[in-house]
Amino acid sequence: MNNSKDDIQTNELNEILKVRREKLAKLRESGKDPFKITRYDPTHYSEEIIEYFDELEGEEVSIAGRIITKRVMGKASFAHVLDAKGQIQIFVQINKLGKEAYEEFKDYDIGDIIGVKGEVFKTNRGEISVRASEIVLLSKSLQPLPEKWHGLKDVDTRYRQRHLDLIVNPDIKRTFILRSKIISSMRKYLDDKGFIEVETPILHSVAGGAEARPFITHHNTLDIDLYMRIALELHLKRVIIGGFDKVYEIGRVFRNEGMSIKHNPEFTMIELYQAYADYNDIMNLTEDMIYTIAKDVLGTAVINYQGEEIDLTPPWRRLSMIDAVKEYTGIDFRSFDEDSTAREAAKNIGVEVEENATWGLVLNTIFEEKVEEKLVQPTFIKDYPIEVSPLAKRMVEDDRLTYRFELFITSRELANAYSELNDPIDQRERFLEQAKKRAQGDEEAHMMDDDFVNALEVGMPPTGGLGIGIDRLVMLLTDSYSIRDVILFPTMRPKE
RNA sequence: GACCCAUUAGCUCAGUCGGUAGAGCACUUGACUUUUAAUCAAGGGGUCCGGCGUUCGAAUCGCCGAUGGGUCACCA
Repeated sequence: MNNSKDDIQTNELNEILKVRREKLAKLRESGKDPFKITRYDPTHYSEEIIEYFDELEGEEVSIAGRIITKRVMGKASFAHVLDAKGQIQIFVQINKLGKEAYEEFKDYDIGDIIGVKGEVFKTNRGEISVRASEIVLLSKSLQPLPEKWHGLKDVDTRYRQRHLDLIVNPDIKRTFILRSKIISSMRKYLDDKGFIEVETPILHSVAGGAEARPFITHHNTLDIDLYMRIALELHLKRVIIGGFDKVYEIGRVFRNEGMSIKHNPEFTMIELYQAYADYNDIMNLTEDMIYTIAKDVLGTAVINYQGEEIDLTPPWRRLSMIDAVKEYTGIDFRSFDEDSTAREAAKNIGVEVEENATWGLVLNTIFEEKVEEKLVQPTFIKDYPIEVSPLAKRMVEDDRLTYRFELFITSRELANAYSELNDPIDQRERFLEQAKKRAQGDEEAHMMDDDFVNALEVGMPPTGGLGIGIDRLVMLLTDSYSIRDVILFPTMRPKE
């Protein structure tokens, strides 16, 4: 139909693209349009043929995959075919395949998808191969693949055209296979413990559950702006109020903030809530779950992250924020309770804080600047100041602090959890406090959420909650340097 | 958002002091029936990221911009 248009385009293409389009046109003319084929029946994956060679030697098999190398030597040829599980060599001979089919094969390109039927054997050089008796072209590749030897290195192309990355860089594929296994192992762990997986809205009229700037979108029929969720928290607690006592959700959240090797604007979190449990129970669950996943997926709890050995075997160190600051800076926040004294202490060790920073804010700032980077092995830091924890329950022992912990591994925050604040009057006051900060220009301060406070008034049992950044967990367990290496299609600015 | 670095053939990369653009792989043609980054012979292929400027002359020097990466800031 669009012949004239195709011709114009063809003229502008470079030689490689032109040649492949001409080959496709030739195939179509001779009634062998590969794009008309709808299915193929492979009997084996490459991996199985290699693993079970002893049983399969001499047997006829069929495989399907992409041609990734090709060596034509007159009347015989070798090629490697890449399928989902690996690659295997095929041996193609003119007298086995017939002259016509052999000539067609010689025209196939690296990148084409073929189905190959043939007998399993080992070459003189000892490589397990399939001797082709029949080859079907299942799809024509119109673009050249990146080079086989050096692969695809350009990170821009790797992220924008991840399909190419997956084809030519096998290690990347492994990361995404592990990612899938990690998430399914997590689901299994929680399901076995009686948790129910639920789904809550992504479009929120109030973006709550975290301190972050949201993305804003618009619903046409309702004619209202909506926020993309920044956390799962508030709806999940409403599910707990509704009477489910163990729930979790694994899902995408969106934060309109900076990007880095640790941050992508959309990322995946798991949050779970367990009624009648406190943050100590959640610590136990967290270390047991991550340990179990590591053993399940990697077969070991001692892992290597960027050259550093990390031991995930429980129990993990548990340290209050006050004790952590004392250990790494010598400052004992228990010995004073004046805001001014705290600010003075910060100044003495070169940590800058706001003029009116409170005792708790100073404690948190010193922790972030002086302690976090030291927490390489798994460490729970607990008892966070109330100012930075608007949804956590106040400690009975010290009302400046909350029953909250964060998990640090390789100096990175991996999880955040607390005994959930279930006092609706306190919650409303804290939201009002946050609203005040918001009015003063703090775009990350929490919004007032009347629906949530109203639900709390109905009565929420004492509950422990946990959030884990799945991408960061995957980074840790796959030894990935950047979050972009564990997200198939990281957010990129469009080209041009 | 600030600073630093990168961008040359489809891919991976050279390119000296500013003097008409190079290699390997990939591609095309030919030879070759057990290759292993197959080999041999011949050939084609460029918006040197874009624009402006300096210069007799710019891939190379300067300025502006684009995209990416890194560091910092903010956050998980």
